Amino acid sequence: VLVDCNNFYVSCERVFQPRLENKPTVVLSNNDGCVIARSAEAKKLGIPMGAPFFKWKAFCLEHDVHVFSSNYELYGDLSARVMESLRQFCANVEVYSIDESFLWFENWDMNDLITHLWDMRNFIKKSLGIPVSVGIGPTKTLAKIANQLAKQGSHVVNLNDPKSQEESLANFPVEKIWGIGHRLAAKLQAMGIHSALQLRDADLKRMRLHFTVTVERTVRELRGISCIPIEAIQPRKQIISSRSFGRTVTELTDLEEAVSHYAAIACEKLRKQHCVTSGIYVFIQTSAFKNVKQQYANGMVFSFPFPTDDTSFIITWAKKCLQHIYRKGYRYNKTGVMLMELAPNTHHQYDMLQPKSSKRAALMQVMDAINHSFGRATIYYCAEGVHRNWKLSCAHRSLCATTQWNELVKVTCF
DNA sequence: TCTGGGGTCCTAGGACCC
DNA sequence: TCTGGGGTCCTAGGACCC
Repeated sequence: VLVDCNNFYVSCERVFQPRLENKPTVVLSNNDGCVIARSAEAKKLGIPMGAPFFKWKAFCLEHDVHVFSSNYELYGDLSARVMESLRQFCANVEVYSIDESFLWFENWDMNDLITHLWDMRNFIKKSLGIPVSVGIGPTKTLAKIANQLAKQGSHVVNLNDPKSQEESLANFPVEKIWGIGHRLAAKLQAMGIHSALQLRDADLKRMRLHFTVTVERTVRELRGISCIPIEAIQPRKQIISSRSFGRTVTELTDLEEAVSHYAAIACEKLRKQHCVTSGIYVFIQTSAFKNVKQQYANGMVFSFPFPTDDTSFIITWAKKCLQHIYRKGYRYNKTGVMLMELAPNTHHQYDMLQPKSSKRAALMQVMDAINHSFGRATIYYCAEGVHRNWKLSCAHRSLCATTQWNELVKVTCF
């Protein structure tokens, strides 16, 4: 079973602002760049997914579209609550993204299961205010398709029955199948395969010859043969922290602050999943949308002599990488840091020449604990900058109503 | 003026080994 | 004249997902 929250970010904003119900509403990406979530009303107005906001600003004003900057603190917290609710209805839950989970049910009577899932859907709507759609199928790919059909209004769709399955797949375009992106879709269409049914019935050997094993798996999944198992949550294999700047940046000192800041964020995530890293990748780039002549993009990898999760150590090396790739005279719009080759911190490989420092580990623990109790960035490294005039813009951010004491919703009784 | 930020998996080809 | 056969590891790039 695939459970997916409807227009998740918009639904999150509506939880604490009921006046947005039935009103066209959109949520923007970081830096207020693109439209990344749209209410049904906004979709109806024709605002496309991923639309650059500056091109649609006037349109939104004209049509009274409510616009929000991303508030990931709120979305993350509500997501955790939705997932917790799902676990009350199913013992085997795989969280697949911030707004969807796969649920595994075995040996259920189908009518009982459908009743159970309706109860679950109603419970989440009533207790959290988030509407979800539910798709049922014998494989993940079919459950995904069922879920998309459920989004059209029926809320819960079952694709286990072979007869209804055939009809649904015949009307389901190949480019909307999970795992078929626009490039594969174009190739498949050129071969005369336009519907999910046609892909299901395509010759396996021919598919394997023209594509890779991933397409072969998708074909088998459409046939009801499970190839993608439900998995427990895996620790990340890499961690990236990067942002576009609120304005173009030219000076090395500003870039150093930003790189230090993103390194610190990445390290926090690293320690949260109890891992150490053996190398970093630092990159800078100018905007690809600007004058072609003045483009510059570069990155640099540095391998540590031993795995670490020490923020100050990693900041030091991130800055050295940056100094190496920085070129004066360019207008940079983005930088970022990637932590690679992650391993569990229990398998720490010590270095004979590197004195083992429990003091540093204790310092990291205290920093994380303080920031966890008193809010993000209560303490931080000076290297991250204080004024941060490079930081991203977010002009329409809503309140963190579930995670910040000073942003709680106020209720007034008349 | 203005266009996001994360992730994963697969394959071909190069470099190297015996 | 004439130069094998079997492996592994790593990386870049391409494809996909949300």
